[in-house]
Amino acid sequence: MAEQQPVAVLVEDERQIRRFVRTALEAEGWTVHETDTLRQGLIDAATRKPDLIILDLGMPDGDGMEFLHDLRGWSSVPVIVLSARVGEQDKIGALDAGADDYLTKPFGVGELLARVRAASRRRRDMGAGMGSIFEFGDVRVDLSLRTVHKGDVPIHLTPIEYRLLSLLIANSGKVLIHRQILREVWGPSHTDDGHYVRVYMGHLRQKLERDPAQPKHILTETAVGYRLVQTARD
Amino acid sequence: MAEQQPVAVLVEDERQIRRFVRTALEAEGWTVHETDTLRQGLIDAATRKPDLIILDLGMPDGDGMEFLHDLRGWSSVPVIVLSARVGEQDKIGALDAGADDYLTKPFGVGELLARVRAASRRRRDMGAGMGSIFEFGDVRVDLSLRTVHKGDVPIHLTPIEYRLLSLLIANSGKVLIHRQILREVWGPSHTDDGHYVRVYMGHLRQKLERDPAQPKHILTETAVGYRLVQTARD
DNA sequence: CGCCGCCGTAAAAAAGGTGTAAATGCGCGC
DNA sequence: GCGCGCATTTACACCTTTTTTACGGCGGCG
Repeated sequence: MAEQQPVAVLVEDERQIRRFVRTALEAEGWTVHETDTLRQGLIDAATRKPDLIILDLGMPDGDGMEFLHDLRGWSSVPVIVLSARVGEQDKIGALDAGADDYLTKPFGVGELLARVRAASRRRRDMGAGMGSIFEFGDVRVDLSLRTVHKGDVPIHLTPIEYRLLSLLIANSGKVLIHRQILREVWGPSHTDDGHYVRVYMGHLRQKLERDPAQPKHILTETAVGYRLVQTARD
Repeated sequence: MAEQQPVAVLVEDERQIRRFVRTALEAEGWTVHETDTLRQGLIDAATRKPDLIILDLGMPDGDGMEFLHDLRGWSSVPVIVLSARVGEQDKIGALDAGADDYLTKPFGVGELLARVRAASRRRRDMGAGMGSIFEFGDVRVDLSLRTVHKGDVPIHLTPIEYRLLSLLIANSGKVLIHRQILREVWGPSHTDDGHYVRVYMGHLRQKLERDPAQPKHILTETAVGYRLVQTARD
């Protein structure tokens, strides 16, 4: 699943600062749209559906405060204000006009990015994407939730059973040698206790195979090891 | 909806600054709870249901950064950090630990209040109608009001019980390892006191499960940890 | 066939993790 | 100071998981 790149609109007239901010944001995975006029900034804010706006208050073509007031009429996107003015009244004005944060120039990249992260952290609330899911037969394994379903009944696996299954999945299709399995699941000190593997493979088949006596996915390679195959082929 | 007086928790050890901030906030209609230790601050954050936390990073009884990390495990209340440290690394650290804003001393009342207004405006924007309600079985948890109902009888949870429940909700469906639970709820120093978890899981089950002896939602994964599942499934 | 290595299943014993209640101690409000 | 709620700690019965043991089947090979 592709992670969507977040979008920022950068309203700033000084070319140097534009470059500076753009580079920093892009390094953190943002897509940046630059503008050097407030007028165009409002248009971008409306059309680009940004996740963040960075606004220089001291634009030559108008009043940044008015921009904020305008914007807040129809959008609640986070806005971080940059400004050369250090006066308290300027900060109060901008924040009350709807800015989320106020940075005075000069500022460091690190702080800017930290404030950007703080602002966008608040924004993204849910949307916790699904983790990686592995399937074979009618069995579904969600590796991030650590759940196993057969059809739609949840299957409970003990820690060792689950580790063994994870190992099989990680090497899906490939043969796993007895010794390798023992080392990965039980640790390097038990590489000779060959019984364990047979017992636990039995458990997994019992719980996951349609007919545990005729396994279609958890196959044994006699005298070699075991193999998990995703597509039943019989 | 009746306009309620908003509540702030102020964690600050210097008496002078406490007075200063309290006066300013009260003039704007806030109810302020003061604390001069981080420990008590966390308790207040859990019990007072504040709309805002103002935190001095330089508290004598511990690490403010740890406070933030702790808090963020179970609460998304806005936090404004006050600090005498002007270094960029300090700001970055605090913001990334979950702070919403960072003010360096000395600061003006006006700016503080403007940043307070900005922070709580954001909260209103998002909190309105947002799904801060989590349900499982016949239990409803309102994370913004910090209330829990079973059916329609209100359930009282102690601070630790609530934090534990919040943690489960934040990781709904996923397994929480014992260590992780202990670190998030009791702090990094108690990662070995495994009893706590069992006792408090018991409390939650007692209060929330239909049959505490046969839990359907607060499940234990033996030798691994615990898991909250929303959809009861035998 | 009879032996033997390898495998699958079942069920015991051993180890270790869990649920619950109840005692203890601490801080806070009255 | 007293009572109360909460966090902490302890103790013990119970349950799950792991390990161990036992037994029977399958197939190759002399």
